[in-house]
Amino acid sequence: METGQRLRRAAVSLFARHGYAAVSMRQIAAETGVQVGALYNHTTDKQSLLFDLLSDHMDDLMAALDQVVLPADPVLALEAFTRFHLRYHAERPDAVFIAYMELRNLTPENFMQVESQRRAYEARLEEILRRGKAGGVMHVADVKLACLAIIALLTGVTTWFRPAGRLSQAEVEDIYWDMTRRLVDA
Amino acid sequence: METGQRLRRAAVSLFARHGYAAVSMRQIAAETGVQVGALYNHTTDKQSLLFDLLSDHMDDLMAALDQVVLPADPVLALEAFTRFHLRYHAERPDAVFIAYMELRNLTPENFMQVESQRRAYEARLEEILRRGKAGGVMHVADVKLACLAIIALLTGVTTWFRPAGRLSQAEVEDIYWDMTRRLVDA
DNA sequence: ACATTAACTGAACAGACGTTCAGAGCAAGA
DNA sequence: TCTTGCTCTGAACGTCTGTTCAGTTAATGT
Repeated sequence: METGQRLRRAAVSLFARHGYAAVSMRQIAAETGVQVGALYNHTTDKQSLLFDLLSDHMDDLMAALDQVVLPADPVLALEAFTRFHLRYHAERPDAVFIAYMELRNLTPENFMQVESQRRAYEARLEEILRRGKAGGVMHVADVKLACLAIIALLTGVTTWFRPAGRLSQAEVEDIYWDMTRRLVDA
Repeated sequence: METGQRLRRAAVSLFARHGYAAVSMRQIAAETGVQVGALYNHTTDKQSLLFDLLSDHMDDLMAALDQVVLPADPVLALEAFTRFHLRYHAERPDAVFIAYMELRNLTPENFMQVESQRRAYEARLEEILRRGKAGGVMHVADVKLACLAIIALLTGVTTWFRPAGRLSQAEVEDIYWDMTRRLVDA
């Protein structure tokens, strides 16, 4: 595998486990199987390495969501969104973890960029909730709050879910969709 | 104010803003209004400073919950728990933030201790859900998952809530209790 | 008035940090 | 065969890290 890719993989894994600030470029180099200096052929510095990981993650997430056809019916659209979110996040727990934990280690400009990508993603969910409320098929006291609540609810899964655990991914998905549905049931 | 207390306050504030690993003892000293060496009159080292903050936070949280009289009726008990959780966490956003974010920076033994304190707290919620399910007054597909979902839902509030924001604390509390109730409505 | 104690300063320690760079190694193109 | 262009190593840079400690300061108890 090419060094640039190994570098990113190593960084994602180490950042997720110990945090951006706690991981040194030397550790990343060791995990990549290369000397420190060589890393700088593939990234300009540590900060932009983090930024690229987060920004690319948000791009990928958004692109993947765009591939999902959301039904016109708001409740069905919410189900599609919920299942997509759970599935996508379950497949890359490390990247997700970093994307939510390491925002504060970005420089202000980099933070603003990633933050706006995150808001664009949440806007998709908000739109579904808004339509569900307007159509009277959902009970949503406050669209913004419901959106944040659902995101927090769903994303929390990544902190404890293990494929070898008590419940399979499909079971978790079903139970979480059930809870999400109830949250906004008319 | 006594130095030991100023030290803890400074550490909580700085750890919440930048993360444990990103904050140096010199920064903490500056914020405390003292030279670096003086910190070591009040803590043995950086790691136990973090551990004490987290462990004491969990102790305080548990002690505060113990003061709340939880009604016998599971739904009323859930409401009491929900409102308590939201209120307690809204009052100390920094400490809460650290307690959830800096767990991975604890040594294994310290982590296990804090983790068990956290589980003890969650066990209170689980017990309420179990009783609600057994009594048929709640719909709970999986007690453990519902517990984790509710905790994630409620704790997520601290990441965005600002007293000067669009909604007052009481309004947020009401809306979140409404969503929590719906989540487990029979 | 003196002794004791605790808290603080300021400097020092060894090691780790992010980053740079001269030179080695090697593959591709002329 | 020689040159060009990457990618790598290995060492070095200045700075910052957590922690220690001799010595100053000030308050307390006798």
